[in-house]
Amino acid sequence: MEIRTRFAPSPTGYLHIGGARTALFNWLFARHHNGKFILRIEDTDVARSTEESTQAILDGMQWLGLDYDEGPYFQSKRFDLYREHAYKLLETDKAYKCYCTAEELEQRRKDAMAQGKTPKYDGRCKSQGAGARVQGANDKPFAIRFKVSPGTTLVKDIIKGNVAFDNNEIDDLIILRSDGTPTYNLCVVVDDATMNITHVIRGDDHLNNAPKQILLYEALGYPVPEFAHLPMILGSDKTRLSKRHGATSVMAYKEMGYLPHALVNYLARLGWSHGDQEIFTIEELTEKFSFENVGKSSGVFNPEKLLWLNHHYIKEAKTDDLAKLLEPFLEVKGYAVGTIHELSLPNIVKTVQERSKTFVEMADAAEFYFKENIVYEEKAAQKFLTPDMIEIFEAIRTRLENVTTFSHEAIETVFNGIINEKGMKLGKVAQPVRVALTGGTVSPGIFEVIENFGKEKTVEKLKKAIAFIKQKG
RNA sequence: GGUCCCAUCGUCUAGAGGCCCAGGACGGAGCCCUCUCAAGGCUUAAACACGGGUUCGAAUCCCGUUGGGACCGCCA
Repeated sequence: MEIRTRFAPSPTGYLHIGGARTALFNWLFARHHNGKFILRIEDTDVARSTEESTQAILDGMQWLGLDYDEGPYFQSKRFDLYREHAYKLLETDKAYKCYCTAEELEQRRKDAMAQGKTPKYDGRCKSQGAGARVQGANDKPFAIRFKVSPGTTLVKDIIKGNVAFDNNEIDDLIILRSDGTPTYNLCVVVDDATMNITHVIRGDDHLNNAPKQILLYEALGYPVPEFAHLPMILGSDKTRLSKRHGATSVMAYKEMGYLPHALVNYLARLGWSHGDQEIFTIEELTEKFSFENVGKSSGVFNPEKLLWLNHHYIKEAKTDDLAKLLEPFLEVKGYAVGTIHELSLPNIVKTVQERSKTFVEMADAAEFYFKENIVYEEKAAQKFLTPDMIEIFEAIRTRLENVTTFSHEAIETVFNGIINEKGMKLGKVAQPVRVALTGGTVSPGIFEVIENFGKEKTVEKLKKAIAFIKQKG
């Protein structure tokens, strides 16, 4: 039988970390089994669903590389189907009309809470006999409630094992609102059944919904799918991950300069493991993924480890690829790609990639290459741009000007010549030059910096530094 | 409050009764390398929540306690 999984977000916000991991696990499971992965937008709550959210979710999935084989399906376009199912349950006496208003229900819930009792629907509309009021063509507004019969319902969960629920604990749930729109539990069941979903993989915050849904499958005469309830992702304070724990939007990570694969790798390893392995390609992930190795306990989202992974993948990446990805981050800083043509971006990337954990950091680290007029950091200038350096800078400048092939080796030779003659340590020369060329005391290796700038720019910046020293004092 | 889930270093985890005075990774500390910052190398601190069983033997099985989480909507 073909494995079919689905990711079913509600479009009431962007794709967040938790949703992304649920999507990823669904995707991995489907890909591992050569099955199908389906995307379904659960927008039955017309009031809260937005098109922007749908688009944001689509963007997030695309960025992560979670491609789907079917969909996106929209529940809002399938209302007739849900209604048919609701009425079918009504006709077969597995559901009943409820004339209680939302206000009444709310009041009763409050009263129950006030008395310290568990809020629960009292079933009054069930007992008053459907027959009496079902007929009338001009019925008062009513919702349709599903009749939960006594007994126990067993959820056979791939991750959690067998979980038994006493049906007494389950309310007669509303499946069709008084305005005729269907509710979540009905829609999920109808969709998963009609879309032939074989494995329902979702967060374990849905575990409590599983028995209700199983009862619905049974009442509707549909086969019950397999369930796999994933443990939650928590914030650092071990509560449900939310905005106060930092960025939770997948696309925010794109903007912060993360590689999608770093996020995918991180998310996969949060809750799933394969021995001691930390680094996985997509191929390895799909090949090795299995629920056998998905843990039962919730996990804390650890931004530091994600950052480490991102750094890892940046270090491993090809400079050409990184250069392309870096461009937008340079543009944000005001360096239009067109204006930085004289320098080779891949060569620049090569010098900053191992010291950049994100593209934002990389853009910062590379910024000095593009600044027309560098401003020396005050402390750095004071310490390193001193009168005794004028002679050194002059020597470097003239010798550099005479170099025929402006290579790393040639530059190094120039420096070695000077420090040998003067009996200086390289550090004594390199730091002042670094300040002269980059404005600060932190940069890639000085020879690479000079090589990237090229003869002309290097000479120009040295001259500027000399002038600065002279003018200063 | 009720129902349900969960419990190994700060964090993610390995561990399917003896291989474990518990291994890896992130983060931390220290050292080495070094033109700065990184990167890299080496070293190091750090955990089986607690209490009872079962067993020759328990991180691993059972029960309880404690702690954490989720859900209890005409939201999804």
